[in-house]
Amino acid sequence: MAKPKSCGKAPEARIRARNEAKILKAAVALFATKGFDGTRMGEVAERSGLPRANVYYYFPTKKRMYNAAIESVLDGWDRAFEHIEASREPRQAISDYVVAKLEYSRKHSAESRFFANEVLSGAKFLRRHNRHMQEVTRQRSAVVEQWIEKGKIATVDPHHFFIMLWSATQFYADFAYLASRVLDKRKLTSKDYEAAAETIVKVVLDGCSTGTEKNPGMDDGHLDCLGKR
Amino acid sequence: MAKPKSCGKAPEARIRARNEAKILKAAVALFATKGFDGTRMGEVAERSGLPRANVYYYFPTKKRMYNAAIESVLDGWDRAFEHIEASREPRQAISDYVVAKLEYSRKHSAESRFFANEVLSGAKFLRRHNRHMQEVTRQRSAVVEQWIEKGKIATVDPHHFFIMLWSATQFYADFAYLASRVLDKRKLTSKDYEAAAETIVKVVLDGCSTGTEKNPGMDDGHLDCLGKR
DNA sequence: GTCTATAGGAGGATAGAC
DNA sequence: GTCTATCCTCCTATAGAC
Repeated sequence: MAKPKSCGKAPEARIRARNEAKILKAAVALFATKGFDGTRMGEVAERSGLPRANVYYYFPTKKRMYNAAIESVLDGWDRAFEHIEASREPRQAISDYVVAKLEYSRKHSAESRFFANEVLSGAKFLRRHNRHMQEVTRQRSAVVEQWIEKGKIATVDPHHFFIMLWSATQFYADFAYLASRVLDKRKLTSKDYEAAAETIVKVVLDGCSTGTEKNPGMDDGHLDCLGKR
Repeated sequence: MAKPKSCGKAPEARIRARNEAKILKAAVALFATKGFDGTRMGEVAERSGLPRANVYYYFPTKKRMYNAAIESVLDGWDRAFEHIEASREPRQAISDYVVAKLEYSRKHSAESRFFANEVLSGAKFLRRHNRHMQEVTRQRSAVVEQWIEKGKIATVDPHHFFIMLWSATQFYADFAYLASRVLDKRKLTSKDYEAAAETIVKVVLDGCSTGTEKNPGMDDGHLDCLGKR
């Protein structure tokens, strides 16, 4: 998001970087709601404020544009998983993960939905990153497995447990319309996201507790970082 | 699914019903992966085995076809919620719901993904059924509220709790590709769906238990109905 | 009800002036 | 780097014969 200021590069490079960013931002938003086939290059041009031919100058084909968009999103994606580390206490790590992912869903809703649409559409472009995806998810569920072995959380299937965390948080970005129907509001507020985090964390933590460490109210307070902006 | 056999209607009506069903089935599958704008009437025709002009005979415009597809899916959709009834014991009702919804995700993957794509794309067509959606979700979370009041389950936000159930089960249809990456399999088997149901039910039930009724192993056995086909 | 032919218009992509 | 003009394919939708 932070613009790359003049950093010793030639001025043309700055223009290029700025325009490419504009285009990719528009592209992500459109691909998110209309998918690859449904998105028109003309729409991308209009939304990014650049003439059509100029868009083609930076991205010669729609496929290249889509791939560039995928890669620009994948980076931020990985970061959302970083909270799951074996060295941390599971309760805190899981709770932080939920909060961070909900925050991502909210602030980067377009990226989230773009990713969802790509997977829903068969993940034809994402397949290129197969190895990468597998590595990331494998590492994280390995962490959950370690927690179970050490008796820090109850015995649950780490993969499906992980999927529960992922899907619950993802929901608020992908199915924002449904969420607003369920909550009977026109638009979700920070309060709603806090309540979501609280409920998910409570249910999941109690649901995987070993019974020896009932939490003494740590579910409150540390969720406040949500919605402070 | 069951073909409407000769039921006193004129033979033309039977042809119509059969062809419309063929078309809608193809349409749902295509709309699910490519969305409204991304789907071509020609593709629908090809996939349904009928000539293009014939498709236009039954559905004069793409919009009408899309609306018909939405409505054909909504019926089966409502049924998936029926397990949540106040009169039933929460543990059994919730567990049945998870199993039923996972089964639906598996057997009616295209319908599930079509619905998801429509919501992800902004729910422009679904908005027509706003009132209906609201009524269904309101009723179901009211049931959860009653359980809480009666002290049958712990105090959780019923809406977000409901969303957790919904999103976890929905994941296996919408993000089948991701699920197979996480589980490191090329295709999910009935075993995987059973494990998913078991994990979701365990985590959610323990996560919303009041502490006075730890379950005596009822999580096993009754999940067997999954994958028997 | 079924099918051929085609109008009419978008959309992806390119050539080449500035 | 920027922009105009344009090619050509493919798509929605319709007219009308069978």
